[in-house]
Amino acid sequence: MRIALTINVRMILDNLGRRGYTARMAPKRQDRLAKRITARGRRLTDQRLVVAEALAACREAVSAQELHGRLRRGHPRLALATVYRALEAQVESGMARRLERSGHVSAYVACEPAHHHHLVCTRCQRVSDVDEALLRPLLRRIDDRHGFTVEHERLDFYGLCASCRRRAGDR
Amino acid sequence: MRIALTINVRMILDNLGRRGYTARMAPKRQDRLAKRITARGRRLTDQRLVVAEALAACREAVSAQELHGRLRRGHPRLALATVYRALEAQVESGMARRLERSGHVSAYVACEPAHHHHLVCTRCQRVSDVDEALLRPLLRRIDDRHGFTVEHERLDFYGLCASCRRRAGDR
DNA sequence: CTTTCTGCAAAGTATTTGCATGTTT
DNA sequence: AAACATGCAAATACTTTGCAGAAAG
Repeated sequence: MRIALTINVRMILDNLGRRGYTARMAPKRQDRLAKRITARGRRLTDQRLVVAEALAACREAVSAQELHGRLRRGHPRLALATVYRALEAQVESGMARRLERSGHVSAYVACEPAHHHHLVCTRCQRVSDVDEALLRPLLRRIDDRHGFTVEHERLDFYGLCASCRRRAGDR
Repeated sequence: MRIALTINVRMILDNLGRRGYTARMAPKRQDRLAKRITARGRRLTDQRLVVAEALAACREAVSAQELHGRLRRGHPRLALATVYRALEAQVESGMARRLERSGHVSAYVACEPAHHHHLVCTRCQRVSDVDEALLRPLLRRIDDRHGFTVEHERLDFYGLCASCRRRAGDR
């Protein structure tokens, strides 16, 4: 960032906006993103915000390469390596999750803080979150049945989302 | 296979044993593996059997590279590409599953035919299967709550297995 | 005999890293 | 000013493929 010597997050964000650095997101949401980026002592940079915004804007999972491809148009100097690093940082701070994909490529999806499990529509490719409350009973049953204490889990469900199902004549 | 012109699975398997091609597995189990390998019209080869045995023998997830590393000692001519192809074939016939791993490497674990979800111990790295019956209620709740019809899912639970938990002083 | 598989080597991709330089705190 | 992040290019994986010869059905 060249112009501002920065005073606070809001100022930075305003600057990004003025300089054409993606600022399509509602300011409030942008603030929230920025806070989450900086949460673990990480620094707020143009690049990280842009990547985080772009990922959050995606309804489906994307790979680092795809994201870079989409962003390079608006941000020709954004390096692929930076996208990788930014996504990895997001995963570490719980803002995103990594999914496996067919061709051995990993893909990322943005997470809501408490939502870490996904419903992936095999028709429209859209990803939505599973209501976490539904899982609690399962975790308890796993403990009862297997004596296994779940610390974290990775759940991805693939199938027909509500709207595709409707469109498909309710199956 | 050079010696036998092949008459039946059992003969082939015996040959493998005689020629030093890994045959540590109980014959019955080997038969079962062989049947699953050939299930979809695929052919039974030394390599596929060796890879399948090795994977089945692993209590934890391994990558294609690791497996190749372990096997090359006993089978110096086994090509890495063959291991990849063999594992992929196993995944396709439902004998194995692919898991994601930290370093963007995919790892594989052997599956029991009907068990496709895993409990991965974060301490001893051992993998066991989740009792599928526990999942049914969850799938129903997902449909109720989200209108999403699950076709298939990928569930990996990470945490403390029963024996590590015991050893760790019952948590 | 036909079809499928293997090994090898050669691509192709994907991902990570070193380092000089630029930015955020 | 100190700590950290970026870009670039180079180095590393990791995975897939083409092809000729070998093996299975």
